[in-house]
Amino acid sequence: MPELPEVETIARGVHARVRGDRIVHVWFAAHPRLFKAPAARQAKSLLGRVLVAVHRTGKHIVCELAALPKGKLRAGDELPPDTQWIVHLGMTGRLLVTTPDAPVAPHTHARLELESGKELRFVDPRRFGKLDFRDLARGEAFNAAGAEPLEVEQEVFTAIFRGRRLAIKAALLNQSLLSGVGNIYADESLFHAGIRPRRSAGRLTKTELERLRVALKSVLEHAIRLGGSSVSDYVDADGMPGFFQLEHCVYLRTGLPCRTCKTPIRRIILAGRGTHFCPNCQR
DNA sequence: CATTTCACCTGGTGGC
DNA sequence: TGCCACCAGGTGAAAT
Repeated sequence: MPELPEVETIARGVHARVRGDRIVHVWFAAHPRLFKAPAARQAKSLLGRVLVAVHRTGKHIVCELAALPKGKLRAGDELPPDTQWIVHLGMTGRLLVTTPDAPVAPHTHARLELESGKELRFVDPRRFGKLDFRDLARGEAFNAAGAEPLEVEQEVFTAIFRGRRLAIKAALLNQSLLSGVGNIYADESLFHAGIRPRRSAGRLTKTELERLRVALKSVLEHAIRLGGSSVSDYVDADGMPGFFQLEHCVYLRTGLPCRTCKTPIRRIILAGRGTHFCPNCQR
C-alpha cells in the first residue's frame, strides 16, 4: 500500500521522466468514483499542458501543469504552473511511465500520451484511488490537511496529540493530523519508539512523543532510500519494487521473533486495522 | 466536537 | 480442480 515513502519514490521517478513533456492526448476510463472533479473537466485541463514538475504532498502526487505560451519558447524559459493534477493511489494504485507500445495492464484507468512518445498511466485494481485537479488561477492550490512528518518540529508534533484520548496508532493514521503515515509506518515507527500502539495519544510523555517523532522521521527517510516497501503490489514509476519490506521489524511479522529481543511479535486489530508490535520492546 | 464504524473495491488465500 | 467466504486497508461519510 503506498504511503509516504512509496508515494515519494513514485513522484521522484515520474518527475525525472516526464518533466518538460507535454500532454498531447488524454484517455480516462468510465469509472466516475475515481474522479473527484468530473473526468471531462480534468481531461480538458490536462490536454496540451506541459508537466512542469511532479512532487508529493502527504500521500498525494501533485503534477504541476503549465499552458504553453502563444509565442516561441526559448531554452531556459520557466513556465509558471497554472493547474495541478492530483493523484491519490489509494490501496493498490500505480502511476507508471511507459513506452506507448507497452501492454496495457488490466485496470488501467488513465493514459496520458506525451509529446515525447512516453505515456503516463494510472492503474488501480481496487479503485480506491482518486484523481482530481486544481485551478491555480482560482487560488485552489492543493494542500495536505495534516503536518508533514519529515518536516514537523517537536513543538508542533507534541501539540498535535495533546488532549487526544484515542490510541496513538489511530492518531498517526489520521491524515488531518499528520499526512502520509499509513499502516506500515505507523507500526514500524511505534516499534522503534518503544511505544505500544494502544497507548492513549494524549497520555504519552513529552519524551515519548519526541522519541516517536524522531523514529517516524528516520523510518520514513530510510524507507525512501530503499525505494519504499513492496508488500502487496507496490512498484515505482518504472514498475520496480522497493526493498524496505526487508527491514520491517513488526509489520507482517506476527509470531516471528522480535529482531531485538526474540519475543514473538503480536498482532491485534486497532482502528479496524491489523496492528503489529513487540510486547516486550514496546511499553 | 471527538471518535468509531462501515462502505467502497478486487485479488489472493484457505477451507472443503 | 473449483468454488466461495473472507480478508486486506486509505478514505470519507455516517453513526455514536
